[in-house]
Amino acid sequence: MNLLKLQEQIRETVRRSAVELFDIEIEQIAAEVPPKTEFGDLAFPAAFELAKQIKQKTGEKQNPRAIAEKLKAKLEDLIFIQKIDIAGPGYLNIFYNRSRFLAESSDAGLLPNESLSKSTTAKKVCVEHTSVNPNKSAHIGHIRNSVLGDSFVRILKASGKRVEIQNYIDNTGVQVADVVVGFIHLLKMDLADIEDLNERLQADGVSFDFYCWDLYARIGQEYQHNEELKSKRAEVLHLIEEGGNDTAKLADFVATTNVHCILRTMERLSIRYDLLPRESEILHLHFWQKAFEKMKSRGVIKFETEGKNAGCWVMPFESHTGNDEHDADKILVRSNGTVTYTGKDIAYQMWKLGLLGLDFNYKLFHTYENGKDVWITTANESFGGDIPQFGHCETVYNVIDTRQSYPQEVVKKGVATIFPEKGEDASVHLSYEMVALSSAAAEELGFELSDEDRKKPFVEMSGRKGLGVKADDLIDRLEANALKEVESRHPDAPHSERKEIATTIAVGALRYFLLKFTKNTIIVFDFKEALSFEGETGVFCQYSAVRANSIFRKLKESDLVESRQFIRQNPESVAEVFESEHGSDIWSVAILAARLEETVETAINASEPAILAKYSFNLAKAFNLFYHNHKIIAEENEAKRAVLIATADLVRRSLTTALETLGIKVPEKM
RNA sequence: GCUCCCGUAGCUCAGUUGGAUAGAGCGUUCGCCUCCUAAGUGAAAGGUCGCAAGUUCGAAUCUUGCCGGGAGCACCA
Repeated sequence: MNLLKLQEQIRETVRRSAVELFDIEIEQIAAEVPPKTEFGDLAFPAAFELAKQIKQKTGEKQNPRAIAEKLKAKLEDLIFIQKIDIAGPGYLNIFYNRSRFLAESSDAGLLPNESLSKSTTAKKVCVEHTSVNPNKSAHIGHIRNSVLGDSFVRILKASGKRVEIQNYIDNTGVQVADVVVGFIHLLKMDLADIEDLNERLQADGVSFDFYCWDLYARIGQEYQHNEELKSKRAEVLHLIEEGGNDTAKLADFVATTNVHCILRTMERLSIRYDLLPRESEILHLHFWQKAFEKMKSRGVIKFETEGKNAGCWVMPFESHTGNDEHDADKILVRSNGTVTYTGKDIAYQMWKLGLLGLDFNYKLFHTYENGKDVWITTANESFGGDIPQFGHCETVYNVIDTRQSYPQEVVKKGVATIFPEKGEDASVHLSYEMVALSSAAAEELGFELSDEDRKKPFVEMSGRKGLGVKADDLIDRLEANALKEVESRHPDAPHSERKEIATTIAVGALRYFLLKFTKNTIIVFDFKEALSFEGETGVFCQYSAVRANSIFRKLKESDLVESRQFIRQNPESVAEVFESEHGSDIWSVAILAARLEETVETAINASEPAILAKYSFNLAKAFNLFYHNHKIIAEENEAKRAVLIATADLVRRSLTTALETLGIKVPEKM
């Protein structure tokens, strides 16, 4: 019996009782976690709802407390309920049977559905995240996307969903073209020169994507006064899109090398992908033409013969009202016959949902250190052994920042218009706010701010300006800080171990930092805050888990087994412990640890990983208090010791799993 | 002009479907290591939940208006 099942059972009893006692059917029985342990473990405000409905139905005014009394009588027989209080104006506060609960949960799995995610036949959901333009290194804003997406994937898997992770590579877009213009026309380099450059950079320990970062910023500057250079951009872009020429080959090398760099950065943060679909294949395998045919045959797209959109194919949108300046219709094919990004995106979205009737070819791109393969699309024949089946997902989550809400809505509505049978629910835009820089952070990066900039609450990052905190730089700084701390604490540990601990801490700090904010909060990046290892941080959570684990390292292995056995066999003694002076404090930690599964569900329903991050922090905090107040190993009372051990074990398992679900590992020691 | 988001303690933020005395972290002040890791922990101070009206037994949460801040509304991606 886990908490979710127990809750459902109690809910069902309340629902049935409402029908039996008052002949009223309540569709949604609200249950809440009371704000304090004294108020019990589960609270129902159902009596308020019933009082309202009774009044509506019969005109008779009933006191919510009296209604609660009647419901209480019906619930008291349930075996897991110890007692029921009626509190305040009519709350039904349920107290679980603590000793029975502890006995059952002490060796139960915390996420019973997780194993379902490994099924190879179940329906699949797709999460697309990262999708950094492969023309420069990733910055902290990109990392927010990836960490959010990766954590959401982990949360989905924790609840038993089979998930495919895609990272879209826009290898034929203007951003890549800009860097290519830089290489060819500014630096006068050809492919062989760039390959040499890459080798030299590697020898010097400089990453290719860092080099491109600077080049991209330089191009941005050059464009402002060099019209001739700017005119090369369209030419280069055209050659890249067309393919099969030297410029396209050069661009492919630049993009692919950057993809490798970005994947390496992401792997530092335990972020990995299943598939890298590329824009070049969407073009060369004619995905758009196929989607275009479907749109035409289903009559959801029209050719404009007059007005300012004359010569364009547009998709009409009723939801957006047009005005003089802005049109309600979305152009998918330009008057020169080329397709817009949104058009390509609709075709790609159709493919993800298995609606296009065309497929990519695939080849193995890279095998991660943990043995996992990541595949990439190709226009040539597939190769590389057993190719998994990609796409054909029942739901697609696109992790994209909120600035792209409008094009995302077009994609979602577009696909739903073409395939009404699939509907809008199949496409979910997981939208989040941007990461901006505090003016202090921008200045720390060496950027001069105008007075106007300084007045603003934050400075927006810009790859084009080279203004941003590069992910690798930040991870490096976090690692260095962590390493210094680890070295002073564990001077005797081998260097490799200290290094590994520092890495784990740095990743935990960064991931938690990005996850503790809810999605629609703009993160104004500040170095001091991001580099902190104290207070509400990933490090705090890791530290609690480490301390919990260290208790079990010092206990005999048999202690845990014996404690569990004692708890099963002596419910009365256990109940006594919970009724003693600190009993409720111990209980509140144990019950919190048991709420992992329901927290995961809440996080999915709200598409909000921050809920799980907050939960981890609160659990860690509760454990610290517990740890501070109770000496576990030294406890002399057998029953109390067993309860303390079982509780500490429940917490460390729950906390470790919660953190793992956020992509945060717990080091051996720290 | 239209659409969306935000406004909660000095600062940065939580507050899940409307519920019990609005919570954290940082910062400030004063405490706690003979004891399982002090990256910890206790206490204090700090709030007209932007303003106003409405709905409700009940509003930080829902509705409307106003004020302030941000983003978007391309034949860019």
